[in-house]
Amino acid sequence: MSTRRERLRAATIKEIKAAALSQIAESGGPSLSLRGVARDIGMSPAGLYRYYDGRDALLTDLIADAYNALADAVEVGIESGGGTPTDRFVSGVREYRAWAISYPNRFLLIFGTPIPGYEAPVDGPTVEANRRLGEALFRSGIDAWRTGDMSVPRLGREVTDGERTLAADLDPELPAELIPAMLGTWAHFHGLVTLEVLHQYNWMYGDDTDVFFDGEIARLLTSLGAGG
Amino acid sequence: MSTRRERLRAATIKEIKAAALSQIAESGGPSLSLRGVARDIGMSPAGLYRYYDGRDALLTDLIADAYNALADAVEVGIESGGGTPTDRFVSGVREYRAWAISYPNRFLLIFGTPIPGYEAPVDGPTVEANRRLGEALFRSGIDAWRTGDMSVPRLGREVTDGERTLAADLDPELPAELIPAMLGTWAHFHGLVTLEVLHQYNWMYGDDTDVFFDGEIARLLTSLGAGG
DNA sequence: CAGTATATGTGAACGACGTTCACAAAGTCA
DNA sequence: TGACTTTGTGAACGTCGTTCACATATACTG
Repeated sequence: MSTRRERLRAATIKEIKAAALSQIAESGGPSLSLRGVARDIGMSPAGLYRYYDGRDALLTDLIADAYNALADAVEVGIESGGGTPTDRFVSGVREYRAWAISYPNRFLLIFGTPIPGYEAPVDGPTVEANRRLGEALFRSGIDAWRTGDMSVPRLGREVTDGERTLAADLDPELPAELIPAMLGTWAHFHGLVTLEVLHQYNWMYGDDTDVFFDGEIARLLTSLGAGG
Repeated sequence: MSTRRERLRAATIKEIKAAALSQIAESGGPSLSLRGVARDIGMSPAGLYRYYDGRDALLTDLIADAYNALADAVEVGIESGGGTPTDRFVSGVREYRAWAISYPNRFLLIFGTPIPGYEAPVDGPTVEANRRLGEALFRSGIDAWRTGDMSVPRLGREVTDGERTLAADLDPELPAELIPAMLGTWAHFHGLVTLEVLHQYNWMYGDDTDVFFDGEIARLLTSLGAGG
C-alpha cells in the first residue's frame, strides 16, 4: 500500500527521468543538464536534489535503466526466437543490435565514454543488469552447445581457473573452452554494433548496413561451428 | 623557412596540446577544460582563442592526433611483424590493442561517445586518419589472402556494388567477399579491445586479460581460415 | 483535534565553465 | 619612424552544478 506522498514522489521521478531521457535522445548523455530537466518539468533546479543527489546520480539511474532495457530486449529476443537454440541466440543478437540502433545515445551511455570520475559500485544496479545480460547470452550459448550446434573451439592455451569454475558453475558438463568463446562472440557482435552506432560503416554501406550485419552473423555462426 | 613568430606559435600550440593531453590522460576527454589548460600554461583563457576556435576545435585536433597515433602504431606493428603476412596482420592487431590500453582515454576520444553537436567534416583530418588505419589493415589482409592464408568466406548473400568496386579498386583479382570479412574482422578485435578498455572483462580475468586476448586472436585466425 | 516532525519546493548565492569584446603590448615590415 | 598584424589581457555575460537558509505542504502522534 502506498501513501499519497509516495505516489507523488514516484510520479515526479518518472517525470524527471522522462525529461532526462528525451534530452539524451536529442543530444546525447554528455549534454544532459539538470537545469534543463528542471525547466522542462517546471521545477526549480534545487528541487531536483530532493530526488537525486546530483547530475551523476541521475545519470547513474538512467544508465541502469538503459542496461536493463537492453537486457530485456535481448531476453525477449531469445525467448521469442523460435526453432533451435542457435536461432534463439541469433534472435537475441539481432535484438541487441536493434536496441542499440533505436537508442544510440542510451547505448553509448552504457558502452561509450564513462562519465568522468564515476565508478560503478559493486553490487550496484548496473553490474546487476550487466549480469542479467551476460546470463541471457550465456544460457542461449549453452543451449546451442547442448544440441551440438556449437563446437568446442581449440584454444591453443590452458584454460584459466576462473573459466573452469564459471563453466562448472553454469553447467557441470560444460567445457571451459566455451567461456572465452562466448565472451569473444559477445565482443564480436558488440564491435559490429558499436561501429555501426558510431557510423563507421557509412562510407561503405551508407544507411544500408543490414546486409553487412546479416552476413557477419552468418560468418560468426560458421566460425562457431554452427550449421547456420 | 620559418619566421620567429611562426616558431613561437608552433611552440605554443605544442604546449597547449601537451597540457590538454595530460588533462585527458588524467581524467578523460569530457572533462577537458579550456580554463584548465590556460592555467597550466600560464595564459589567460581568452588567449587560447588565438590558437583554437574553442574547446571543440581543440578536441577535434586532439582526436585527429589520436587517430594518427593509432594508425602509426598499427602501421609500425604491421611493418615490423616479420614472417608471413598473417604474422604481420596479427602484429598490427596487437598494436591496436596495446595502443588502446596505453591511452584508454584517447582511444575513447576516437571510439567513445562523440562530443555533442560535432560532425566530422568530410575530407577533414579525422576521416583521413581513419582511411590510413583502414588501408593499413586492408593491405595486410590482402597480403594474407594472396599467400592463401586467408580463405574466401561463404557470405550467404550477394556482394554489394560498393564491396565490388572497392575490391576492384584495391586489387583487380581480390574477391569482393573479402571486403565484409575484413570489415567484420576489424569489428571483432575492435569489440575485444573496446570491452577491455571499458573493464568489461575484469570480473572474469581481473587484470590478466592477455591470455583471453591471445586466445581470441587464435580463434579469429582459424575463423579466417588461417593456419595460425 | 492540535502540535510536531518530515518531506517537498523555492530563491539567492557561489564558483567554475565557455565565449566575446574592447583594448593594450609586441612583433613585422615599409 | 610609422602603419599594420599578431598575440595577449581583463572584464563581462550567460550557463552550468551545487549548497543553504527558508517556506510550505503532508504525515504522524498524543
